[in-house]
Amino acid sequence: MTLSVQKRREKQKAELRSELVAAAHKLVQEEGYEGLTIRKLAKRVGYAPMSVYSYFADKQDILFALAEDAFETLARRIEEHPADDPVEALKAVMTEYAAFGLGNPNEYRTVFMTEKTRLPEGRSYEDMEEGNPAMKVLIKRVEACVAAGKLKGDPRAIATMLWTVGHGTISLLITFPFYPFGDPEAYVKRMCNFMVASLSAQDIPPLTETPVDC
Amino acid sequence: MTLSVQKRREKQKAELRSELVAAAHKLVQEEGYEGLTIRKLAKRVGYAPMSVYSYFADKQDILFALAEDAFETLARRIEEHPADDPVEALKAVMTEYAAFGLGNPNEYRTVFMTEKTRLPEGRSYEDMEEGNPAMKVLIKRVEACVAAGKLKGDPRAIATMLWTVGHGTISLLITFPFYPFGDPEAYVKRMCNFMVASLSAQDIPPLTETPVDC
DNA sequence: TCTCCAGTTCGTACATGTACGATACAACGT
DNA sequence: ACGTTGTATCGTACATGTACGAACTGGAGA
Repeated sequence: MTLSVQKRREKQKAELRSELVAAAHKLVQEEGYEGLTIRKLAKRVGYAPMSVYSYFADKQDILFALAEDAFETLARRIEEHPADDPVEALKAVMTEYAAFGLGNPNEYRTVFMTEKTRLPEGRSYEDMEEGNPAMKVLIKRVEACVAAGKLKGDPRAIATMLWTVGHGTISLLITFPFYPFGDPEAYVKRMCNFMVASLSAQDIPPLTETPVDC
Repeated sequence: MTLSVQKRREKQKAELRSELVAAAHKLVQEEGYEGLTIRKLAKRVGYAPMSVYSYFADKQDILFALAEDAFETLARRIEEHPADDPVEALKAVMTEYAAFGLGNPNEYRTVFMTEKTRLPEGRSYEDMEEGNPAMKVLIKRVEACVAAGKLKGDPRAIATMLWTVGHGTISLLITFPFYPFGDPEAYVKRMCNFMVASLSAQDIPPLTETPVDC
């Protein structure tokens, strides 16, 4: 029965942690992203400020938890998206992803633009794909395109390249809203179309293989 | 003679500002990026902490000043780069840029990955190209490629797309060093080659024109 | 039952960015 | 000469993240 006690402990801890995340979420909704402070959060749940640190390593950790929630919602939204043609399904990933990033710049930033990148306990990238469900969907849809003969090459490499461009696009649109990209959505579409068209014209080698020239 | 007095004032102020930047630079070199604090910086130049705020709006402003210095060095390095073939010259911009970003992740982050994007006084993107000299070189070399018939379309649009991909590449490599991109330089080369090859296969419309499909 | 221990809670303290307002001083108009 | 005004400097104070260690608590072994 020692294990069951352990488990109960863990469950209680997990519950309090989610309570904290929920409170943080509400706080952000009410007072904005920078309105979230440890002291306010602690007061919300009736704890002392330092007690929060029993559940999160630091403030960034809380922001990451919030962002992860948001990214899971994104993944769900992507998967719900109608996907008749595999190429359209792939493009839908990128446009949904972009819409999410532009609509949730704070969450996007905490995941992709901070120095403290948190890979939760495990050190491998496997964990990152686990923590970033959108990436899994992306790879799956790339594989569908490869299977349908619309794309050719290593699916992970293709997905990574798409991710790179998608991230570059979103990230610049977020950071330099005044730069004359034209309509943000149009620019996203442009990059999306450009990438799919260009990728379909080549056989993309896996990431481990170095292209020699340049 | 009122003007000359004004000017002397301004010059003195500018001098003190650069002295602060220099001190900040030394501080960062000696104690690392997070070792730079307002109090330490003030002590270095023999001022009270709050006096720093007569020369910089806030701490970010100091970091931006440091980063701008670094980016000017980058632009100089790029322009010094041998450039016989226009396409090679263009690729050199991207690889130098990437090398800079990977070698100076902190400076890169303060310019491209923070929320407080500072456009110094003017509100137009013209100022941004002024402040980011690397972009000017990029556009110039794209124009050379277009003139040589190696690329086709609107130079600014092509440059912006290259910038987008370059930024995405660097930014992901900085944020997720553990992700299996393979060798960072190889991945940079891959994206660089891919983009130049793909762009040369199309006629790129200006940014204001929306592609219809997707 | 008593002791001990691991883990949770939290009081205190410190470094930091920076808002606010006081002070001092230089240039100017009268 | 004298008040006025703008500006550079800075003392103080506050909010914030968080390090440190004390106090508590609930269960395990003696």
